[in-house]
Amino acid sequence: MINVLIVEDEPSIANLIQMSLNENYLTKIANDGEEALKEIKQATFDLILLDIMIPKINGFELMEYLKDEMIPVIFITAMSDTQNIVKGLKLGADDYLTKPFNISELLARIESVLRRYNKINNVLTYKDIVIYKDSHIVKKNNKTISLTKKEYDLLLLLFQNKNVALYRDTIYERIWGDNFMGETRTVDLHIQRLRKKLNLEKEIQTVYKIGYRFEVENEI
Amino acid sequence: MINVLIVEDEPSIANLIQMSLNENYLTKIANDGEEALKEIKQATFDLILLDIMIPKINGFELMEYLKDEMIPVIFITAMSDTQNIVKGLKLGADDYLTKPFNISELLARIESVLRRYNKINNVLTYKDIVIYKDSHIVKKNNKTISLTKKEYDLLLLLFQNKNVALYRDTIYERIWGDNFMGETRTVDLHIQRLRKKLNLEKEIQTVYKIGYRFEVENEI
DNA sequence: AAAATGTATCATAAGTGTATCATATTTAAG
DNA sequence: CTTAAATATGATACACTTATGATACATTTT
Repeated sequence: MINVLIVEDEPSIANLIQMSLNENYLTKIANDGEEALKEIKQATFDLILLDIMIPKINGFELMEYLKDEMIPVIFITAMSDTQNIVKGLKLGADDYLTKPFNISELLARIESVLRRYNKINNVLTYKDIVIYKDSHIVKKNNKTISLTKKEYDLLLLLFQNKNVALYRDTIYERIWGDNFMGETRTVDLHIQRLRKKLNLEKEIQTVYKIGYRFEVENEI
Repeated sequence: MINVLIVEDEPSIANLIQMSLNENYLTKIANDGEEALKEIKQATFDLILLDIMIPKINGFELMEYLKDEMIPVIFITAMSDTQNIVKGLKLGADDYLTKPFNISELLARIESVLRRYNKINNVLTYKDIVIYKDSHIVKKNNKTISLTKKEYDLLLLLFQNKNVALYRDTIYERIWGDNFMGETRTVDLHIQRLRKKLNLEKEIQTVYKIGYRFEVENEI
């Protein structure tokens, strides 16, 4: 899931933003700069929505810190405050919003920034299995499962093609790069290993004489 | 954390300043010029608050020394002493305060100078390891660890990409600049050296056939 | 000369694929 | 409609290959 930290001292605005984001993101609110700093040190956020005018540590100071953390920032400032906009962007913010803003604009900006940072679809999920793409980590029931590179690639391919019957040739080509697979049983073997490691005996179905399909309920 | 050295012979003023700064900075008091010199040689300070009129080695003499150390200085002098103000600024001080001054003014000046020097949060941390970016110093358990340039760069890259699996190629490109790494084992070797020097055997994980990942708990 | 960096070598570990046999599915003959 | 042959896939073991760690040493830089 994508984590968004909302740094905003005005509760009504903070809540409004939070409600708007809750459907698609995990959110956390920080009421001032100090709280924000604490949150950032504790957890990793994928994006920070930062009001500039906040108590204790102001938004700009916070951004100085965030530069090193490599966390994308969208900052929020008053409409006419051109100076602050320039300053914010120079400090490394990725985008900005001027108050008052509407929700759809906010959502659009967020999507755009996340896409720029490759954060979208960084995480793939099925039931209790989670793939963290940039970490190359797979967890099942919150426990890391050690997969080899080929296994990982294969799992990713399956997750990205839910309910699609994949030909052995296709799989081989996509993962082994080679565009022709002779009589090897390599693909089968790796499928077996995956099924075993992740308890996907039911989900990874064999399509006789064709290949395999990662079958997922309620998703066709 | 940001280290501030307070050089002031009058205990009441020194303590007042210290108390005002304690919330946001790490502070140390030196009662005269000699003590100050000793402190500066022992530890790295991000800023020095320097009273001009101090015993043993006076403030101006100290500043001559500090010029080479590249440590920002705010000096403190009597209200009307225009001559000294000019002299101090010429000697390379970054700002000055005239006695008596109020605390909020002091804080503002400090912030401003630190910002000018990019000192605000040029510090990256993981557990007991601290990277001071602009001084290129790494400390573990408050003891300076001597790292070579490549090692330092590599550590920084890892710290800036927590939990991300970094391809050897990427690492090589980002640190050696070359955009193609042949069959060298350079990256591996430096990783090993880092692991050893900083006891990061667990944290710096090898991602088989990919590269390495700096894995940090509670953060995915 | 000393420090930093990179290459070479060997040892070990991890990943991958082949071979083999067992079981399941399809096909086609009776 | 049965059933045997043909073929496909699952399971297991193991051999082979490749990647990485460790160490020593050569080269380059300071």
